[in-house]
Order: sequence, then structure tokens, then C-alpha cells
Amino acid sequence: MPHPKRLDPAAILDAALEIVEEQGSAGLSLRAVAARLDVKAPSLYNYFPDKAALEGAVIAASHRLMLETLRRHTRADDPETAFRQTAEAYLKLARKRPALYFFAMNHQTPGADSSPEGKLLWNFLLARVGALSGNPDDTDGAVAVWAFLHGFAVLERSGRFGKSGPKGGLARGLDALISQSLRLN
Amino acid sequence: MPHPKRLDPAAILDAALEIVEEQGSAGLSLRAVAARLDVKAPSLYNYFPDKAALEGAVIAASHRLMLETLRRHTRADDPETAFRQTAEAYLKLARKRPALYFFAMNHQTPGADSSPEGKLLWNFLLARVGALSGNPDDTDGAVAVWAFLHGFAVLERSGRFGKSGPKGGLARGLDALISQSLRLN
DNA sequence: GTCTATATGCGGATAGAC
DNA sequence: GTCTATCCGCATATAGAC
Repeated sequence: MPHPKRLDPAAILDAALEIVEEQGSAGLSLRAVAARLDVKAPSLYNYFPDKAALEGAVIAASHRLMLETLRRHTRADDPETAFRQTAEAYLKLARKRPALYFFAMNHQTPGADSSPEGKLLWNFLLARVGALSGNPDDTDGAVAVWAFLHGFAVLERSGRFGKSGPKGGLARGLDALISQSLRLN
Repeated sequence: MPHPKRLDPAAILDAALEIVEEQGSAGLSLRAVAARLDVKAPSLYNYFPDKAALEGAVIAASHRLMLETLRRHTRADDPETAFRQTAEAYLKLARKRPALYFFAMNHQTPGADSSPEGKLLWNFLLARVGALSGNPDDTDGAVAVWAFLHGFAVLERSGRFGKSGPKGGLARGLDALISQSLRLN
């Protein structure tokens, strides 16, 4: 057969994920994805209508990975311990897969979290904070926590601090947010 | 005269700043800057050795603007009030000039704040936090605050939250960080 | 000091052969 | 379903005329 089926959406997405992780968002081009699959760029259009669709799939995959990771590392029953496990896992992931993490977080996506994946991730975070503050729908608390975690991930990666690193700042922020939530409880 | 001097570094920088504000970082090209000055792109090389140099100037200008803005809006003597004024001014600037703010914050710049402008900005923030916690060199506190402010700016801009907005989350985070710092004092 | 012309490279996307 | 060929646009940067 001259042209057996060599592609499918999952394989294309996997290649795209690898490229983002290795080369950052700027490296994600249809040509690069195709090359990794030993295929030519136009073939990809049989599976994704355009580049934006592929980018959306990458973001959704990143959200899935984040949720899985947080779930896996959050095992404690005690709300505070569980919260700290979630926060730690969040930052660990941002360090381990920075390009993928920032690709998903920085992408100018109107309604980024109207996607099912984004909603699930948000709900998980909300549950951890809610268990802490005693308010199961503690939107404000979850926003504050998410802002801090993401901001910290950005600063940490920016290299703005010496080798000592901003680690002390992490404990400071988490303690502040936790003790306040406990006081609300 | 066939070719009187039409350019200077300040004018080029101003044009670059306008383009970033209007079109975002992706819109910043030498062609676009030159066009705004009614000049051709190669002429810019008489003033900036390459694009990276121009980008560095834009980042430094953004840091100067941030510091001026924070200074202008921070007038109170009371440390907590002063801190809240600084935080409010920070987020107001991020909302008013988002493209310029994020251009400076996101740019992968090793030693972004070894620049004089970055250092001055950091020192101002450190002083506001130090006045609050009673520790004039409260690096951890300043890191926590900066992380929260920047993270909040990102979330706010991402449109991840409904029209109600993440405002409540802002108060939550600031109150947590403030009351903790006061307790340390 | 500014210009034209050009080298060189990247990217997305489409038409049409096989 | 994949390919080749191509269109089109964008960019940084340089050489050399004026």
C-alpha cells in the first residue's frame, strides 16, 4: 500500500506535547509536529482543522495532567495536610514541566476554564480550600490560593532571586493563606 | 538636505512602547516600529544593535513606569494603608497597561532584576512589606506578596472567572498576607 | 543617516496529484 | 491519507548606493 494510515489525533497530540515540553511554546509548529511523526505538515489537516485546534488540545491535555498529578499527591485526610500536599504537587509540576505548564496558563484563551478539563481542575482546588475554610464554595479562597501558587511559579522560574531562591516566600504565603482560612472556619 | 536626522533612541523606544501596548508583545517587530516613525526598518540599526536590545529597553521602561506609579499612589504613613495603596496601584497598572506589564513580567530574562530598574522596583516593594512586618529585610514576605499580586493579575486577565470577577479573592489574599505580617511584628 | 535591495529563515494554509 | 508544490505572509539582519 502506498499510503497506509499513519496518523491519528492522539499521536499528533503526543508529538505536540513533546515539542512544547522540549522547545517551549515558540517551538510548536505544524511542521515540527509533522517532522516528529515522519510525515509532512499538510497531512495534519486531516485530523485538526487548524493550528488553534491543536493548541486547544495541548491545553486540555495539560489540564488533565495537572489534575491527575494533584490527585495522586493529595492523600491525607486532614484538610491542612491535604492542602499542603496539593500546593506542593502543583509547584512540583510547574517545575518539572515548565513549558507545558506555562503554555496552558499563559495562553490567551477566552473562557479557558469553561473547558471540561479546566473546570475539573478548578473544582479540585476549590474542594481543597473548602475543606480548610469550612465553606464548600469558597471561591474567594480558591482564587487567592491559585493566584499565589501561579505567581510563585512564575517568580521562581524567572530567576529573579538568587540561588537561595524564593523558598522562604513559599512558606510565608502558604502559612498566611492557611491560617486565615482556619480562622474563618 | 536629503536625509536629515529623523531618529533617536528615545523616539524609537516610545514607538516600541506604543506598539506593545496596542498590539501586545507579538506585534513588536522592527518593521512595525519603523513604520510608526515613517522610516524603514534598517535605519533602526543605527540606534539599537539588534531587536533584543530594543526589547531590553522596553522592559526597563516598563519597570520605571511601574515604580513611578507605585510611588505616586503610595502616600499614607500608616504601613498597612501604604501597603494597600501599593497593592492597589500595582493591579491598576496591570489592568491599564496589560500588554506592557506582561511583556516585562513574562520575558525570559536571566537576571531580569539585576537591572537597575528592576532592583529599584523590588526595593520599593520590599520597603512596603518591611514596614508592615517590622523586618526591613523581609525577603520572604516580599516574595509572597509579589507572587500573589502577579498571580492575581494573571488570573484576572485570563478571564477565567465570570463577570463577578475574582475581586473577593484579592481581598482574601491581601488580608491573609497583611494580618500575618502584622502578627510577625 | 536613510534608503533600496536582498539574503535567509520561519510560519500557516491550500490545491491537486497519486 | 499522504504527498509535492506553492502561495502568502511574517520576521531579523546585512550590503552598499545615495
